[in-house]
Amino acid sequence: MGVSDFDLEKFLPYLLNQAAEASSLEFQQVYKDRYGMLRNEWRVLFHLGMYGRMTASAIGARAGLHKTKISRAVAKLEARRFLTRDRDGKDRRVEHLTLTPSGQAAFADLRAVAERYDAALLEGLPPQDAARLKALLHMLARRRG
Amino acid sequence: MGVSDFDLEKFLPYLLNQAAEASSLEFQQVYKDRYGMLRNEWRVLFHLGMYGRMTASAIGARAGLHKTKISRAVAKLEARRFLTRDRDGKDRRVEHLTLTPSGQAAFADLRAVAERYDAALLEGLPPQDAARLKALLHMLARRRG
DNA sequence: CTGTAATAGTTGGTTTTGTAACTAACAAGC
DNA sequence: GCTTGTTAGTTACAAAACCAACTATTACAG
Repeated sequence: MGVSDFDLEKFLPYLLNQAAEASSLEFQQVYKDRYGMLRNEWRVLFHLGMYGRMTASAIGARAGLHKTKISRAVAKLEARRFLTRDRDGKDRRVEHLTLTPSGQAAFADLRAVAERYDAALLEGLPPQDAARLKALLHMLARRRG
Repeated sequence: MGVSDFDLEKFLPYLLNQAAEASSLEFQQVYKDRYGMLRNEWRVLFHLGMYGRMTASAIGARAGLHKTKISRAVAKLEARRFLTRDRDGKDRRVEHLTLTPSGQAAFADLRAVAERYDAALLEGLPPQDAARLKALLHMLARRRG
């Protein structure tokens, strides 16, 4: 074909950005309004709530977050008494992070909201399609290069 | 089920963000390195290249960008002589934006890259699946409330 | 040991973004 | 024609992101 029918709206990175932004908005409002959290704080909270005691680097590796983001998110969560740190005995550079009871409560609350929200986003979509969509997104997310 | 198998990696907004970030990275590098552009500048450039002479608000409405973002992107693109503005004769609040020849050249270059990049991202995926994916993302992007 | 490199995490300074207030121009009611 | 409201676009200030340099600790080579 001589003329391309390429359009920004068909460009995958653009579509992904638009979809990500739109679908994050509402949920973002919840953790922001209810707990004054930022996205990275919510992510750190989630990881600790989900997988228990972890180090900052472990969270970073799993979530694909840079260590400065983790560092600042942890500081905020600590100030809000949602987590505590303790130094590793063997390697004193490392600190282990654990949610406090109120951190766990916040996590439980937000996770429930997230779960319902996720279902609402996919409402009306056949379960197979939803699974396929998530698998494709997972593939795109893992891609490097 | 008593225990939920909910996981951050299955949470649609998270997945979308990860996929969007991963898939934007490489292309972002191109317009950044080659033309020193930011994402919003690329978007404005794209709209003008694709649809010709437009006003800032028209771009904002189509791209879902806030007017301050447009304003700043336009200022940058103008400074780089990628576009020119001219006031509307009838309504002197409005300004029409047009790409200069070098703006058009940058657009042509970047569009070609984007097109190839998009194809590479979807490589190996049956065309039907790719179309379905894009349609779903479009739906999620349009969703409000 | 000692010097060099690597890793965990923090901090500082610059960009970018977000939000809200602002100017300028038009529109409509009276 | 004035007042009030609306729209186009800009600007100012605060919040957040980004990147690079930093401290402290461990690892490892000679």
